Amino acid sequence: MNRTSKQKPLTELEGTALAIMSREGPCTPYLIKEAFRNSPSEYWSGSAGAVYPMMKRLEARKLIASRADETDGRARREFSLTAAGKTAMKAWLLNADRAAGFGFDPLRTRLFFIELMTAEERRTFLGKTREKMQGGPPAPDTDLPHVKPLHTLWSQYRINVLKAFTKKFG
Amino acid sequence: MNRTSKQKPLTELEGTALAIMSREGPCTPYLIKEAFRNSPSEYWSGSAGAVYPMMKRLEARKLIASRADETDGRARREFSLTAAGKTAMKAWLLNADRAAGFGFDPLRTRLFFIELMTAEERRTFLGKTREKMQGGPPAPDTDLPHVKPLHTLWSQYRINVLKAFTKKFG
DNA sequence: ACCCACATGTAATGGGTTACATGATTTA
DNA sequence: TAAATCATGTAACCCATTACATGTGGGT
Repeated sequence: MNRTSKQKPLTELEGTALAIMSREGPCTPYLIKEAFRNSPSEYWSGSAGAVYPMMKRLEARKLIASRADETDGRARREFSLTAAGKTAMKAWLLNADRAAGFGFDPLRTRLFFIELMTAEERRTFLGKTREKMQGGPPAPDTDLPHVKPLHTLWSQYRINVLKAFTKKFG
Repeated sequence: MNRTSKQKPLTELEGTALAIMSREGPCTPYLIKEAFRNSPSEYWSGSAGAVYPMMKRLEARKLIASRADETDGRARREFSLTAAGKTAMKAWLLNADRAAGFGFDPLRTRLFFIELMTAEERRTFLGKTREKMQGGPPAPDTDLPHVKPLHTLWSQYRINVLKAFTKKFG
C-alpha cells in the first residue's frame, strides 16, 4: 500500500476545486470561489469562508502550491496542482462508487412526501415547481463542448421526472 | 407579518424529520434516525450525532413535543408534531423555490469535468458507474403507492442521462 | 466622487461526523 | 450465551455559513 492510498479521500468540494485548477491552469482562490458561486446548484455556495480555508488545507497537504503574483497593485496568489494533487484529483474524479450515489435532490425529497399535501396544495406545488424549473439558471458560459449539453440534459431530465410523476400522482 | 413567518426556515434535515413524523405519527428519534440511515441517498447519513441534537432543537422551538413511553424496560421517547410543527412542515414541504433547486449530484459534478479523463479512463468510468447505478439501492419498503414508482422513475432517468451523455461524449 | 467588481482573509457561530459510552431485548 | 438490534445520548473535532474587515482598479 503506497502513501497516497492512505490519505483520507477528498471531499466533493476539494475534488471539484482541484478539477477546476486542472482545467483552468494556475488560478487564484477568488476564481475558484466565483466558479462555485456561479454554479447552477445552490449546493455550492462559494462563500469565502469555505474556499480560502480549503485552499490552505490543500496547500498543507501539498496537493497545490502557491506563488505570489504582483503584476499590478492587487495582492494576488496563484495556485497550481502539484503532481500529488493531480493524482488525488484523478482518484476523486474517477471514483465510480461516489459517482453512482444518489446525492441530494430537494424535489425528490418532497415528492416522497406528496401524500402529506392536499389535492389543491399538490396542484399548486407541482405547477409552481415546474415553472421555476423551466425558467431555471442558464447554462454556464464556456467553450468546452460538453458543458452546455450536460446542463440542458440534466435540467430536462429533472423536468421530465416531474412531468411523469405528475401524470401518475398529481 | 405573523410569528411563524419570522422563524428561520427549516433545514432540509429538519423539514424531512417533521415530514416523517407527520407520516408515521408519534415516533422515537431512533426511528427517525433509521429512516435517514435507510435512505437510498448517501446524503442522509442518519448518524446519532446529527439526529438526537436536531430533535432537541425542534423541541426547543416547540415544533415537536415528547412524552416518555415505558411500556417495556427500554427507555423510549416519543415525539409528535405540534400545531406549529405541522405549519412549519407544510411551509417546508410546499417551498417550490427550494424544490426547483439543482441540489447535489456526484455524477453530474464529475461529468462536467469529463475532458480531464483520457479516452480509456472515460470508458472505464462510464461503464463502472453505469453498472453500479443499475445495481443500485432497492426501493424503500412501504405501502404508500407513490414511493416505489418514484424511486424507480428517478433511478431510471438518471441512468438514461448517463446513457445519453455517453452516446454523445463517451 | 461613487459604485461595483476584484481580491484576500478572519471571527463567531452553528451544526454534522466519528467515535465513544451505556444498557435492554431479541435472535441464532 | 453470544451477537445483533433496539434505544439514547455525549464529546471532540472538522468544516461551512454569515458577517465583518480591508484595500485596489475600472467604469459612469
